[in-house]
Amino acid sequence: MQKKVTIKDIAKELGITPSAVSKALSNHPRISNSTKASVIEMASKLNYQPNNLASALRKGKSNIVGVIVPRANSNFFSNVVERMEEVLNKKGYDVFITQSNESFIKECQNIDALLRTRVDGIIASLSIETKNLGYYKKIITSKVPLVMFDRVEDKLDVSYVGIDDRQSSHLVVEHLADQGYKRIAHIGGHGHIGIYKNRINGFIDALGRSGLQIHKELIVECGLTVDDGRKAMIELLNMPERPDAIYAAGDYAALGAMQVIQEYGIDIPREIAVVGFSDEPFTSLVSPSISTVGQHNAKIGRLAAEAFLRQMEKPVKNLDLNKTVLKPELIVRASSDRSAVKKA
Amino acid sequence: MQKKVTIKDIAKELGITPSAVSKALSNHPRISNSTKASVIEMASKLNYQPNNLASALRKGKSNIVGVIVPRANSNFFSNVVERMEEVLNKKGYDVFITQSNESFIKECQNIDALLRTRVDGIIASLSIETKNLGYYKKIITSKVPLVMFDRVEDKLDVSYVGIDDRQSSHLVVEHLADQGYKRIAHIGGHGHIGIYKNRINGFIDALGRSGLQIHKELIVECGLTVDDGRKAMIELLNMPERPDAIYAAGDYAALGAMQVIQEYGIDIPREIAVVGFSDEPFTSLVSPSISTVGQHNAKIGRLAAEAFLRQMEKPVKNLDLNKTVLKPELIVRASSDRSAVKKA
DNA sequence: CTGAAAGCGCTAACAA
DNA sequence: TTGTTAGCGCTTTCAG
Repeated sequence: MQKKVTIKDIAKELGITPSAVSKALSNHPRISNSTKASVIEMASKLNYQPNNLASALRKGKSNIVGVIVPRANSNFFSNVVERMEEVLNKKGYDVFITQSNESFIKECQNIDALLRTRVDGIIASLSIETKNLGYYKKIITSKVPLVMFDRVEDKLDVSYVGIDDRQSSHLVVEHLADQGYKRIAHIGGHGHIGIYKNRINGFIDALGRSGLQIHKELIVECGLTVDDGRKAMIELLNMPERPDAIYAAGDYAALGAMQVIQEYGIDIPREIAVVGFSDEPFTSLVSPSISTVGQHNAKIGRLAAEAFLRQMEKPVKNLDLNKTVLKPELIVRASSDRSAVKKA
Repeated sequence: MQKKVTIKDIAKELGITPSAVSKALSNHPRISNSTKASVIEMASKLNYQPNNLASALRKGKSNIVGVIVPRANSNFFSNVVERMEEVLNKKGYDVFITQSNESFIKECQNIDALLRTRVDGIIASLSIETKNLGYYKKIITSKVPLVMFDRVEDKLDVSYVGIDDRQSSHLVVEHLADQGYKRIAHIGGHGHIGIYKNRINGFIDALGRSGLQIHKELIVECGLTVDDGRKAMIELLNMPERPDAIYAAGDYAALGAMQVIQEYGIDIPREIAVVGFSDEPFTSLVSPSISTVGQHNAKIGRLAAEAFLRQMEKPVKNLDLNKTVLKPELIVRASSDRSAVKKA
């Protein structure tokens, strides 16, 4: 750390007062261009770094937005955050990312850290483990603007940006039914997270709509890792009557399922189809390529950032906490495309 | 934001002074247990959130460590950061991540943001674009502890943690030579980044050691994305004499190369072997699984965090900026294992 | 064991 | 156009 240059130093050096320097640096209109110039010059000469802590403390505004993601290591979250940064940087905000690693405790720690640091807002997506929303209520109580994206709990009264998960399931099931699959299984996420519940419910709806039978035993909830997908798939294959299509609520789980199917010597997509969720890059790279649901990553990032900005501008009173729900996009690839097989 | 509870409020409520509250909260020894208890109780009752800005300003210490990664969306970086957090959280530091998205400008902005926020230290890995190290020099000038990991520039005089990249190349080439491959190509990263230069040089050494011929035209530098890998591979396959093994300095590039090879109907590993770098999860999941070089992700994270902590403890004078270089680990999988093929 | 007072670096009234 | 002053919330001597 050592001795830092402050506006005092540069004021002394120039024979003016700190406040003049402050104004010059923030380009205050009522300060002469000549002093502005000399201040700026001296600042860079002394290698001056403004102290955000002090200015944030004084102004009651840090210009930092905290983002909480379950795992930074995911294409979806990384894309979302990238776009948030783009939007927020333009408005003078710095973005600091924290990851919960899907751990409830870590998530709480992250929230506390961000709150302590007096970030101007928090944009978050729930960890898998999170059932207790006390910490999010704490954010709201602290009057810190909060925007959730992707994973959320219905009970939480906040701005939200995500995709229509029920409709995602509809798209997937319709597609599979069109291809002639009849016994569709769902490897889903834990139902206490809203998006996974919606995917499950949408799945059940959609089966009905498509005139397919609903077999509760073909719905497996898990953590959606590769390994979870494998385990679920083994379970499904060992049933008296095995499914002919798998709809997984995550691409990693879909991949795990696919591996197991291939290990059993079962042909994809002729005998069993596989559809994943999120459009992780590897889905187009593995063999066969995996059909999946796209989530408009960049758009979610932009909208979440804009939702935060809107809350900042609003007078402190009733802010409209609007939920934005985007249309999902089904990306059909080889793993569920029987028509391509027939041609071949 | 709104009115926040401060230690003043809780002091008033309890009929004591702010300083007593401050001491109670920081568990100062010379304060009675009874007041400590009542302070803590009142604090949680009023939903008190300590103001890090104020305390950091006063103490000259923010207890925040800033991490700069090229892309959060990478298994390697995500694992490294996870372990850093583990180590640093235990010591009372919060970790804030910023990503440069491989952009030089973004990286500079990140550094400024972290410096403004008066983080207690910065742990960083260079973006691909970064050639001008002025901003890192600025960190050093500001006396903020700096630790680099993985990607670094030799000229930078800082603590460093990474693996021995030359040796990685040795391991790979030896392995390929053992398997009888003779015409080995290298799809490398840009040579201005130290680690990629070392991999290239190590590759050239190793060819010599193994008594193989060095063909400069078989060394292609690129950005190491899937697409870069594809392009490089197409180039290599269109040469009059094509290589019989590919050593890529990144797993994504290796995957791209593998796709092209398969599209040309060439058998892996019988006709061409492929080896990647980083042990990204998909390498074990695609078919054939890809041999790769493991980098001890967690260990790098831990060591980098510890290097930072050491710098914090040191008296301000000459700190020993030690470079830690770990032994890489070759992970042999199907894509380069001819012996397995013979057995089959 | 607790209180009083000063100050971290900066900004924002209000004066001049 | 610039200077004066007070204070953001907290910690930290130094007194009591």
